[in-house]
Amino acid sequence: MGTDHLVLDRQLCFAVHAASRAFDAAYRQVLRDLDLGLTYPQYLAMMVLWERGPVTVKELGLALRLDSGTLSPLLKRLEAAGHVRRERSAADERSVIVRLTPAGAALRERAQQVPLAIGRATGLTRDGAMALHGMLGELTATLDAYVSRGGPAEDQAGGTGR
Amino acid sequence: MGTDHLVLDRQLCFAVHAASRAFDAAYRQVLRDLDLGLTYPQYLAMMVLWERGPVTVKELGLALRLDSGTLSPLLKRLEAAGHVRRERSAADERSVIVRLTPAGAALRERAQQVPLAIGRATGLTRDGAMALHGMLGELTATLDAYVSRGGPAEDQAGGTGR
DNA sequence: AGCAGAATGATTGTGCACAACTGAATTGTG
DNA sequence: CACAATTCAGTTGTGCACAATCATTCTGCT
Repeated sequence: MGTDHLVLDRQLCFAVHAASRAFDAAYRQVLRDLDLGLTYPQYLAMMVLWERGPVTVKELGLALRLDSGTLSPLLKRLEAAGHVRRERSAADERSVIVRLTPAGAALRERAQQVPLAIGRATGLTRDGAMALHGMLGELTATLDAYVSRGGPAEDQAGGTGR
Repeated sequence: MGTDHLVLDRQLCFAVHAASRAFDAAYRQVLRDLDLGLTYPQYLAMMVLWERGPVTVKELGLALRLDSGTLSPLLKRLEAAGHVRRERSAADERSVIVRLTPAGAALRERAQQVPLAIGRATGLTRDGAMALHGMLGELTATLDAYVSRGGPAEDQAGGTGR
């Protein structure tokens, strides 16, 4: 029966949604306890900066899968908090380069404790985390393909999609 | 080195975050194609109403793990769209009962196609979906426990937590 | 050189989500 | 019965996320 599918579906979409919000809440808690003054998405952005050094907004958006409408205000808040500076690239005036301030770079040390705390909060083993990560990565890629295709696969139409 | 943990962690938290947004995008796409006039969270709320019938805001919040600050405006939009009605309970004037309008109930039929489309978009088998659902459910429960405890487990302190 | 088109980031508008607080109604306790 | 504590929904403020649109800058083409 179709009803059966409907219930299973609710459970699956809902499980991802709920897990994401539970993760957000856990990060909020940990970030608050460590008093880093960062929200979860801000922490993600800072992590890219810690790992890669200065990046453009475009690169940051690609890394985090976020567009400028989300990143612009987020980066302004990080700048207002003194964690980053933003400046137009001299080479290409369209680009804005985001770089850590000394204060922002210094934050990295305290942030080292975040992964450990989160690891405990998840209760997952390293293998469990990797298995879950793998499944989620595949799922995300498949869903992204569906969306960028604009709908179901229609057999093998052209190949170009879009 | 700790750096190793940091990278793994980024991948895990990020994978959940990205999967959730990819799921959202897929639902947006499907709901738009079917022209249901619902957002993804609104669809979740409607699904509870289709399955359970009239519920209070409180019950809806428990089912969806959302608080009144999220549900109140969401339900107002559903009411403005003609999908639900809201009325104070006669038995307990504090409670608001949410019930489907005939139009909202009628929407269920077209919504039957949503799970099928999403099922195709995920590319998961029934077993794969169930396995993922199981892992996410456990993860969510563990994270929730961590947050409601207010921090790490501190060995076995009292038992009351909080 | 000059112009059409693309790339980049910002802005605006809508909606979701949570924290903190408010106000009304109910329940518990003395 | 009276009063404190609790429950429930709503409101306000902050922040994330995406769609659509815009201005500026760069690039390709003639």
